[in-house]
Amino acid sequence: MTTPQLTKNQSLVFEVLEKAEGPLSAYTILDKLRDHGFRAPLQVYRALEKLLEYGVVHRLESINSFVACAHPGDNCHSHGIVAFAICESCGQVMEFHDHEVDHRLMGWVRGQNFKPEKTTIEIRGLCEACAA
Amino acid sequence: MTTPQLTKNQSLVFEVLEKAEGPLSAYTILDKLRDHGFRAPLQVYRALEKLLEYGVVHRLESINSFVACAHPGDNCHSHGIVAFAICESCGQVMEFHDHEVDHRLMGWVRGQNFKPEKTTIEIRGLCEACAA
DNA sequence: TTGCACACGTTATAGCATAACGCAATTGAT
DNA sequence: ATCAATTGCGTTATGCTATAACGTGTGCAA
Ligand SMILES: [Zn+2]
Ligand SMILES: [Zn+2]
Ligand SMILES: [Zn+2]
Ligand SMILES: [Zn+2]
Repeated sequence: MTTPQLTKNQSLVFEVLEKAEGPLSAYTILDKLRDHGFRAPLQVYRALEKLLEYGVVHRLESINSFVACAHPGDNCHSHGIVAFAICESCGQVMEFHDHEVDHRLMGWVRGQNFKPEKTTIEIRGLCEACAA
Repeated sequence: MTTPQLTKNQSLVFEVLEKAEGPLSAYTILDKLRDHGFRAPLQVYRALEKLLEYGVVHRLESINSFVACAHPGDNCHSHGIVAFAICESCGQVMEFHDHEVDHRLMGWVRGQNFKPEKTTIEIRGLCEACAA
């Protein structure tokens, strides 16, 4: 999937996520964009929907939040499954790919004739700084 | 973690999950237990909290639902990371463990000096029956 | 011109989860 | 036996997350 020109709202939401230190909830994004005319959650969710589709933003299911892709330029969709390490103390997120993990998981589901669409891997814990 | 005697509410919630075909949301559980005196979400959430702690129930982060552990007798906590394949059509859930996946993920985070606490692996897609 | 696709704005509603209070039963010292 | 601490429970209220439903405007192709 190639990323088309972003609309105004999509650009605003994406910029907020890019500048953020860590993942943000949709409502936090909304608050940060009220000065730019955002008034309702749907404005955020509709932009996020497209940004997710384009692969430039990821959704963190375990914390109901969104984060800009850590691999600008690349398209994460082409890297297989994306995994995240999420610090529960400071909120920092590390994003990585592991083809061996992909291979094992996809091998298992294929053995069950299960047809995978979307895979979530999220590791919550403490980052190096916060664990010290 | 050994599983202590369940309280009344914990037993009721667990029985509902055991009998269910697939994962249930907390509010669905609540509705199924209204005839047994349940009136408020907290009664469900408090029971779930313990059942999750005991490892007899799992939470599916990507669909905000809960499911009874598929390995009664075993304690899933001792099996390392648990992975789920969730059918988006019929709701059926398959639970499995893969030590190689655990090993790769834990290896990666240790390389970052990240201290993992809880890991989520959820594959959404279509089960064999629904994909046909 | 007409029809369609798409982004957008607004209001309302649905769905998920926890805070805060108080009460009762249990347990385990003292 | 008494006291304190813990745990479970019930209730009300609130907060957070997400979508439904309706209407508007714009650009473009048939
Ligand atoms: Zn990415
Ligand atoms: Zn941290
Ligand atoms: Zn299990
Ligand atoms: Zn199915």
